Amino acid sequence: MTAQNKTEKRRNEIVEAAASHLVAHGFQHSGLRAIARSVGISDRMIMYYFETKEDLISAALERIGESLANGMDDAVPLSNMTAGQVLNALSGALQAEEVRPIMQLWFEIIGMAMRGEEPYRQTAAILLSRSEEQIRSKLRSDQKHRAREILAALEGSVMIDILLD
Amino acid sequence: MTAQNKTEKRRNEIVEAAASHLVAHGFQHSGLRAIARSVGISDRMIMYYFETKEDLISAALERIGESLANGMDDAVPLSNMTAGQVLNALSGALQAEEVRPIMQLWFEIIGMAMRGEEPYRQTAAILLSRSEEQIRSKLRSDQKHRAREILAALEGSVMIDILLD
DNA sequence: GAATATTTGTAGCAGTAGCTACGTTTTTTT
DNA sequence: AAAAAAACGTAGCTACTGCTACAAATATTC
Repeated sequence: MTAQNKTEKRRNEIVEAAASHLVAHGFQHSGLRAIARSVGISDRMIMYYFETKEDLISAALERIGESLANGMDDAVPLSNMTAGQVLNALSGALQAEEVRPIMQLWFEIIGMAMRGEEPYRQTAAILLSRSEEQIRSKLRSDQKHRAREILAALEGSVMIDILLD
Repeated sequence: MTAQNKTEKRRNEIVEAAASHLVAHGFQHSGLRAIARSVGISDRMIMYYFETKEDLISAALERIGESLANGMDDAVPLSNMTAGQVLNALSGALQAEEVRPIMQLWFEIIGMAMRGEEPYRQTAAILLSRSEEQIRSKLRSDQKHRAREILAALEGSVMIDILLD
């Protein structure tokens, strides 16, 4: 049981609600006031619990990243798979309807990471590295060198799937 | 020779300069005033030549899209190629250093297209479709069904290449 | 050259962003 | 119960956004 005082507990609730809001509405509509309304508090209170908006966003993105990593892990329950098997399993999982808003947010993050802006750049890099590693762990040993290639195909196909209906 | 009065000529110059600015600095730093400074006029003048900022951006994105399509076409001068050959040629071309700022902008566009925002959504869809068609035209007939797959691998690998150094 | 239309500069509007000053209520501690 | 600390609401600040009103300069037409 993690020791967690009332403030930290509240912080956690806010992060959770902010993450939901981000996934549901995207960055464009995630100003401080909009997030606060979604959380059920005032923007003033967000600044009370977090130093800056970026702190909150970073924390929220971490949550989302974790849940995404978990989802990918669940999608390929076995290891020793071929490249094709892993790619099929993952692209199926990431193109499921419930996951779509998360993937949309993911590509929004990527867009903002493109010019090196933090915390997006770091978030994107970490999540990509982690995904590559995860994929590698599912591949049978003679195919492990293809992890990067599979990740690329996966990202590209999910992206295109979203943009071309 | 296209008939082009003075106003249209000026409009063209502005679009060109705005496109350069966009590629060089990304959307984040492309407010009306910043673009105007880059073009060498005042923001007031942009609103004189274009109804809205969106009009200018759309026109600039069209230019960029064309030059990108041309670049892709040049990268694969032959047809009747295998999937691997096309993918190699294109990922080489799109990962060249001079092209990187364009690809960064491209993924910024994709990020903004993710929630259906115009004109980004349309721009992204058109460019993707055109690219797929272009790829298909380079493939030998027994591989043409793999155009989408190649495009996905291409987009993914360029994206990852930018984000993971 | 006078009259008219086109082009441009200055200044500023309304809206939104992240963030804060300040005062009040609520909780905790003694 | 008194004092201290934590939690919160209201209002507003500054900076920036796309955009515009107004007037002056410049070019064009008669």
